[in-house]
Amino acid sequence: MSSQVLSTQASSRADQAAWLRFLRAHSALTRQLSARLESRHGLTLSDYDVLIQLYHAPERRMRRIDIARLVLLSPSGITRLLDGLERAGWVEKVRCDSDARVVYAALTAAGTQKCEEASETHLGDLEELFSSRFTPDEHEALAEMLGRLPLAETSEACKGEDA
Amino acid sequence: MSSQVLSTQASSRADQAAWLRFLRAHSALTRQLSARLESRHGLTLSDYDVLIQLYHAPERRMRRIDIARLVLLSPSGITRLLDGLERAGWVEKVRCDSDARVVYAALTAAGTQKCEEASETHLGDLEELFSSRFTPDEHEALAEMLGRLPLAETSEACKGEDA
DNA sequence: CTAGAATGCTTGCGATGTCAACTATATTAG
DNA sequence: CTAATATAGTTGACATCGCAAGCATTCTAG
Repeated sequence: MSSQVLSTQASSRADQAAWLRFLRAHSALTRQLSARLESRHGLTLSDYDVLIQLYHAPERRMRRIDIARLVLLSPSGITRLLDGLERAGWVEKVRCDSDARVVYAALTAAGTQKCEEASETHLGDLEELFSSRFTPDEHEALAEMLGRLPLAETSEACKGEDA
Repeated sequence: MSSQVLSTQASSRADQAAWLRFLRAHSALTRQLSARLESRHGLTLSDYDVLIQLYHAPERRMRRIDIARLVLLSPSGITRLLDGLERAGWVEKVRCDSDARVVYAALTAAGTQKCEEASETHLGDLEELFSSRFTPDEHEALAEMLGRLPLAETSEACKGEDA
C-alpha cells in the first residue's frame, strides 16, 4: 500500500505546516489570554468577546441570536454563556415589544464598567502576546488575510458526499 | 466615568480587529474541518492531529507527554484522546524498557492506514478552506508570521500581579 | 381565520478538555 | 541506603460547548 500519501500529494506538508501553526498559535494564545482574563477579572475569553460586542452595539444590546452568529457560538452556547453574565449582573434580559420571541441581551452599567476594566489589561495582554510580534504593515496584512477565510457554512460542499 | 477606554487607548480597536478575525477564522475552520473529518472518517480534528504527529515520528511512536506538548493538549487530555484511538485499534500502548514510567503511543498498521486515508480528504478540505485563499507567497508569509506567536507559557508575566 | 413553515430561544444529553489529586517510577542529596 | 523531589501517566470532578429536540411566537398561504 501507499505509505507516502502524506508527502507525495501536492504541497501537502507545506499546507499542513501553516495550518498546524495556526492551530498551535490559537491554542497557546487563547490559553494564556484566558488565564489572565480569568485570574484578573473572572472572565472567560468568550465572556469578554460577548461583552465587547455588546459594548459596541447600538444601545449596548443585541438579540441573542445575533450575538451567537457574531461570535460563532451556537444558540445554546450563547444561552449558557449569557446565563453566567446575567448571574454576575453584567447583562440583563430585555423583552422585545415588537416580537415576543426575541430577548435582547443588554449590558448593564456594571457590565459596561466591567468591560472597560477588563479591556485595560486585556488589550495590554493582546499587545504583548499578539500585536507586538508584527510591524503595523504585517499586522494589517495578517488581518486582511485572516479576513479571507470562511466564516460560516458554505454548506453545499460537504453534505451529500461520502466517498 | 470613562466611557471611551475602548477606543482611546492606543491602537486598541485595530488590534482587536486582527485578533477577533483570528478567533472567528479558527472557530469556523475547525468546525467545518472537524465536521468533514467526523462524517467521513469518524475522526476529531485532535484525533487527526495526533495521528499525523505519530505518523511522522521516528518509528511512528512517541511518549504520551511529548504528544501532549506537541499538540498543546494537557496530559489528561492526551490520555483520554488516546483511549479512543486505542479502542479503535489505531494506536497501541508500548512499554518503555529503559524507563518504566513512560508508555509509548504507537501507530498500528490500521492506524497508519487510517491516517493515510483521512489525509487524502483532509488535505483537500484544508486546501479548499484554507490554502486556496492565499497565493504561495502569502501562504509562506502567513506561516512565518504565525510561527512568531508564543507557543507555551512565558509564565512570569502573569502570575504575581493583581492590579 | 387556520394550517404549516420559519424563527428565536431553551433544555437534555453527550463529547471534549482542564485542573487537582494521586500512583508509580526515577533521580538527586545526604 | 534513604529521604526528598521531579517526572510520566491516570483518574475524578467539573466547565464548556454542540446537536437534537422542544416550545412559543411570527409569518405565509389558502
